[in-house]
Amino acid sequence: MDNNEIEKKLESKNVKPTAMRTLVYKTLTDSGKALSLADLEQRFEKVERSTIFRALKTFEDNFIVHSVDDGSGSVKYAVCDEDCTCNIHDLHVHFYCTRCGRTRCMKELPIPNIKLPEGYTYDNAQFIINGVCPRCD
Amino acid sequence: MDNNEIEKKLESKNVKPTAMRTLVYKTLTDSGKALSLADLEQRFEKVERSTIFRALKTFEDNFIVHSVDDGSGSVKYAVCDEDCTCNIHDLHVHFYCTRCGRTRCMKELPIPNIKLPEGYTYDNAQFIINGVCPRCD
DNA sequence: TTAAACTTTGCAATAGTGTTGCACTAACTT
DNA sequence: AAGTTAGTGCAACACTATTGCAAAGTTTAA
Ligand SMILES: [Mn+2]
Ligand SMILES: [Mn+2]
Ligand SMILES: [Zn+2]
Ligand SMILES: [Zn+2]
Repeated sequence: MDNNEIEKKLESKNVKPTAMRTLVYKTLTDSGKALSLADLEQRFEKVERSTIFRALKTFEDNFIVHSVDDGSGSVKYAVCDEDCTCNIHDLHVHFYCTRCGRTRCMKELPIPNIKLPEGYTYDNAQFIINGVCPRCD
Repeated sequence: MDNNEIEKKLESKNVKPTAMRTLVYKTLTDSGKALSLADLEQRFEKVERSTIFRALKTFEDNFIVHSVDDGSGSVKYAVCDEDCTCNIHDLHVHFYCTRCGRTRCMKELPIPNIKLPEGYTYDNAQFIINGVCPRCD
């Protein structure tokens, strides 16, 4: 994805496309998997952890990325679909490969609708499947 | 649950029922919800974090408790059912209340069976629902 | 065009969780 | 009773996440 497209994208979500943000977004979208703060930090030596952290938070607040707690000990971030508002209808299963540590959005697998007992409300959900991915098998 | 029962329980799972372990187990089972290491630590001032930690690991290794990563930042632990071997058939949904922070096993809601794309294996899963519990509503 | 106002970034510090090595003590074995 | 094994407490450490503050950059409005 080229920088121009990315800038448009961020602007369309009311986020000013600074150099850092563009870089973070580009890295996330190009990687094709979910990345942690530490993953991102490694990929560009020079940039401060806190800057990346704040870029991610800004993205998350504006439905540009969503976070996944895959149980690996660090939260990962993945780009949202175009029209995502991070609500129940946008939720999907995430797959965590216990061999390579890759976490992938399974956008083709929406989180199944569960009927909760009386009295519980349902705001959000995480459904993480652990196993071995095709690459590692 | 009285200490005698707990000791029987632990022995039946090949874990020597020390004073600390019995205490940890009792606290977990009496609380009726999932507790974190920090939660447990608080409940008994005197006992070392690492001792509780190791008790929990031992329990987990022996299918006495299972852990839940509810996204709150600390892993929680809950007692397993009698015949649990912590495999796919024992997996159930967990509910995390965003108001009170309580995490509850929903043993009545098994994790739905998902058909993964070709090439993925399925070893384990976590399905966490976030919302508001009846107490807090 | 320049000064004021606001936003973003870098740095340093901090809190919290999880984890381990090591020495001491308790329990079990012979 | 002496030797061996298992459990506990303490201290240290690694790592993630998060924040205050000051410097740098950008935008706005005189
Ligand atoms: Mn995703
Ligand atoms: Mn449970
Ligand atoms: Zn893999
Ligand atoms: Zn609640």
